[in-house]
Amino acid sequence: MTLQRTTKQLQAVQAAFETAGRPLSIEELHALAAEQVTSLGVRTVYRAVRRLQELGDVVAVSVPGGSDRYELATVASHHHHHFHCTACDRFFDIHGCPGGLHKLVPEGFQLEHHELTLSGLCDSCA
Amino acid sequence: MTLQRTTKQLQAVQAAFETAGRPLSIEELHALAAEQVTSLGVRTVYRAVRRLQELGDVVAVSVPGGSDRYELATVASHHHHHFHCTACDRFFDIHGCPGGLHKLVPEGFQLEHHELTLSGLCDSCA
DNA sequence: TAACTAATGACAACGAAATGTCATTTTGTA
DNA sequence: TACAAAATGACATTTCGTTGTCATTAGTTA
Repeated sequence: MTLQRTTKQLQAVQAAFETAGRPLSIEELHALAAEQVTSLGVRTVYRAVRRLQELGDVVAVSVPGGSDRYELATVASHHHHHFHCTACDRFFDIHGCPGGLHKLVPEGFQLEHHELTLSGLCDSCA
Repeated sequence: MTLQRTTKQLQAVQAAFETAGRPLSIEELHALAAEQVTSLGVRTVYRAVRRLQELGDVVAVSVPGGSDRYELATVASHHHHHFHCTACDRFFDIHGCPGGLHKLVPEGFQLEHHELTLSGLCDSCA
């Protein structure tokens, strides 16, 4: 597992991340990458994502009430949030942050992270 | 299913909500209510929560990367958010809201709801 | 108190997401 | 080009949260 080989499948998954430009689920990755590599197995998508995570290229995003999404580490390194379209179930990147969250934290609590998820309809569904 | 009977089990679950004052998982409800009613089955907790939901007393809360939590409808009716302690995995209510989220929404998107989850250490774990 | 039946709780079973397995394919190297 | 092994993909299996089932228990009413 130390060595890595460049396969069509891995490249297709990488390309899906690049072209989508938004957090993707395994299912979405499978559908997108399958356009490049027919007969792509879901198992392979899981492995590709795992490998990209170990390489530090991709990070997981936990979302409320749904399976994990994955996004490029370059995107994730910039602090941002997400918009969830309730119609098509896709997630989009939101740039910016309301800020001033320290004021909301109760006495004695230590704030480390925060996660904001806007929801509604995306431009395609609106 | 139309009629309802007042049972120790249902009352214990209700009491758990009242005394906890924070969103609870099924597991937490089970543990808390079991202090009142020994040999309480998890199945019964699921049914009690379901019934309280149908009565409009309790609502479900989806959280990132975890099973649902439940909280009193009286609490949920006031707009609020949550703090997640990464050490004890408990959720707490946060009163207040950063606001100004409309400015973050991309052109053409329709904002309907939002959900903010602060995370870090609670006062007990800090 | 007796009787009716809702409610309980132990167990099985489900659905979804994720992982294990392994024969086969494919990549990189000699 | 041929070989060794990494990678694939089909399938089985696990895990977790939740629900179905049903004999038994325990509220409620007469």
